[in-house]
Amino acid sequence: MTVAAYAVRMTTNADEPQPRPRRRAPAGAAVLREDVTEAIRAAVFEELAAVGYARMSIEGIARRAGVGKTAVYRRWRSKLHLVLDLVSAIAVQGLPAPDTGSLEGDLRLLYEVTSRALRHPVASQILPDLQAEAARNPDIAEALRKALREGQDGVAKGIVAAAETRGDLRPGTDHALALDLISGPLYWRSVVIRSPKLPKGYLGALARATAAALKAL
Amino acid sequence: MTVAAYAVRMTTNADEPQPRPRRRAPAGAAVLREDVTEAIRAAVFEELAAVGYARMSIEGIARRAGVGKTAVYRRWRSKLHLVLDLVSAIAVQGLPAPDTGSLEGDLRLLYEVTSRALRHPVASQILPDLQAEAARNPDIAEALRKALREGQDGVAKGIVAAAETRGDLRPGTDHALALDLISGPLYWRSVVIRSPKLPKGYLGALARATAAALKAL
DNA sequence: GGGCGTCGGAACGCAACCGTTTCGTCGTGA
DNA sequence: TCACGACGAAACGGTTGCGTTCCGACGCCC
Repeated sequence: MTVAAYAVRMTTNADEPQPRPRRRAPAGAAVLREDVTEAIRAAVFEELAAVGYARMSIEGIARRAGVGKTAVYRRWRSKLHLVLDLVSAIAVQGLPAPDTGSLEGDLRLLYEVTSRALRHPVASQILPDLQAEAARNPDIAEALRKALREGQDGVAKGIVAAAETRGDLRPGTDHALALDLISGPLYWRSVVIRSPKLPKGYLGALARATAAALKAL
Repeated sequence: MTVAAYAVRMTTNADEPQPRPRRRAPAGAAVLREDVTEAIRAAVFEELAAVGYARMSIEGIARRAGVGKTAVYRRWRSKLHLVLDLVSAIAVQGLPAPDTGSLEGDLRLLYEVTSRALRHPVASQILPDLQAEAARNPDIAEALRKALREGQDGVAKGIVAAAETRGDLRPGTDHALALDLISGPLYWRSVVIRSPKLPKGYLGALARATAAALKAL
């Protein structure tokens, strides 16, 4: 499941500080109930977006999920494990590599997907938060790095490689710099500047400019 | 005082969890003592880098600064006011606009300055943290936006304008997009990827590629 | 020279979480 | 049919920070 997918489901019940109506619904059996697990997962995303990793508490998660603390501790040993598990889960799903036949076309497609994911406030709230936390916690940093490598960065790498074999880029192109040029601007605009909406034609112009930059390497 | 300057001073005594030896040094007079104020300011930076805004506590700041909580509360009403004050103070000092006569040269100079500032771990730790917090707190967002406008973004804007009048860029250039192209990649590399060290020639190549991107707009 | 106000220190009551334990309930798989 | 174990709820003692209020010490400014 993608971040975006989580975000969509979340918008239905995010930001409810008060206790859920859910009343002691069904009780359990001798097996961890998947619906409870899922409720916790969703609650973590909501909580993460609402208060951030540092302020997030197990009690708060359980409260929001409408479950007992025990249900959480039965599954994860700590807040850290919980978040690492979620981030890793997101990292698993690889994005399909675009193949339009041209560098600019590939970039355009990548930007389309990326900007759609970043458009969800939840994603763009959680991302910088985990990113800041990563500066202090190597485990989070590693998980995030992995997620990035298998997502945005992986796709970008594929695009560069394809363009290189195609002859659109010089063979000696600095790949690391290329990835920075590709991923930087949209992240800056969406997450740092936090521009609410990208103007019409922005992604196209961005793709064109970036392609030009890469060819100048 | 710049972030970098703070960073330098900080490296001397950051990450000392234990109580300072400082023993009930001099007592005060009927005036706020500037050295105490400065000690608090420095402590806030250290604390911000060490634990982040969310986890930062007034008690922790006072402890680190070797002062009483009262000294802090006497100056600022809350953690938020304290941080806003600091961010604003940084925002005040404008960077000088580069003027090398060429777009690429100007960019190169800007990157030199920016990367030097971001090289300090303290700055690159504090930045994403405040940035994440800004997503939740409009006041912080505003302060950060202002600091950015008077810093990196302001300089970039000047560079674009100069290039435009010089004829290096087309008159109709999308300024917002131009700023994203200029600022995004280095931020991505330094703060998101957290690359410890930029390889030789990186900034030059980045400036060249970015200039090419801008000219393609 | 004296008073005002800051200094660090300590304590206040309050609140939130921590991680664990105990409890009665209850559904499911053997 | 029935025991196992997950369920929500509540409470445990401990820690941390909140924001405020005292306190005695001290020294700058009038």
